[in-house]
Amino acid sequence: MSHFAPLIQAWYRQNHRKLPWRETKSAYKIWLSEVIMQQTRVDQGKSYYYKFVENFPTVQDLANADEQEVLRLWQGLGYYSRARNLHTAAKQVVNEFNGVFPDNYKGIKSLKGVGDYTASAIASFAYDLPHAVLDGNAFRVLSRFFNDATPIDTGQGTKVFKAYAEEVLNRENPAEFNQAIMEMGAMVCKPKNPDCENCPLSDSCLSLREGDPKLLPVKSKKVKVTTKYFHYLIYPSKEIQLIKREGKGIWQNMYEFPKLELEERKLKSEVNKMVEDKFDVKLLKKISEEKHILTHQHINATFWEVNEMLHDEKTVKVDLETINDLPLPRLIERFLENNAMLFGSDGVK
DNA sequence: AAGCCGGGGAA
DNA sequence: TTCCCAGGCTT
Repeated sequence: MSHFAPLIQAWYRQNHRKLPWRETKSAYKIWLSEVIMQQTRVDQGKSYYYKFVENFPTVQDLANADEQEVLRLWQGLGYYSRARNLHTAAKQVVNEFNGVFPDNYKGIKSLKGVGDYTASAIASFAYDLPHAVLDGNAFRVLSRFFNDATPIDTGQGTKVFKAYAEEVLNRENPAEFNQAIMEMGAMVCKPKNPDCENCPLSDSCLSLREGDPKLLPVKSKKVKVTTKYFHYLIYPSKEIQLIKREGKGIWQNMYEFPKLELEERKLKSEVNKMVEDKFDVKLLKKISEEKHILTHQHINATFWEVNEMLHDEKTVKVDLETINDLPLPRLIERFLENNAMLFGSDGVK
């Protein structure tokens, strides 16, 4: 096992994908890429990396932007707290670090939205500091290599696997080592069908010898999924009424149609009664119904045409042009794509 | 420690 | 369907 690092690094030099953020030593750009890639596949995040580097060439540019502009660029990527925290962190760099991106682990990790993984990644990739990354890939590679069934989503798991990671880390070249363990996990030591025949560690992998790689890593928690029923209210007009989501839940600070949110499915007559009580408008007809599936929420969305504009003072009215400046959940973005005719001149369909 | 937060691709 | 992706914050 003392050959862990040289084996995966030799493999990495021969087999790695060419990715834009691997071509730079800019801590700022590496930070952007790492936050964008949190819980996100490379194919999904790559175009967002290009967009952010293009729109915000420097951390000052990002700090000076409006949060709404940042969220709009993030639209469709999900986990929007990452975008809000990214913006906060840029302002931290400007205000607390004199506009210079911090160059040590502690300073990096003090930035909003930067945890142990991201701080270790930036410290090693940008500054060649010896911090081992522990992401989903590293958890998988290490749990299999050491044949360790400690649940990774517990305090004990974090402790155990961080120790493994630090043990095998190549302190002479932490940057390449960290890239290598993650790339190996993504390309070879895959979740479902690990390609053990082509694995550089197959000779010394304990789970391959004594156990079953496919059974690792172990997770203890189960995802709890809740179902919700959203009833969106739409008055066809070239003035589109939207509301900014505030408070806690999902899509914070993003825009959607005014809506009634219910815990269970209701008949139209019941929905209509509640809508009349709350908004003082009537449901005319159902425009469409969509299922929006998220990791922890199944949203049943019904889009209703109503008989008049809502009187709610918290709504904003925008046309089809300016709506392009507002951050929208994918559910709303998709509805607008399919129903733009509702909001043409005079609301003519 | 447990709960919460998106969206999409792969098997 | 189920799993998981270059995780982190709040409670």
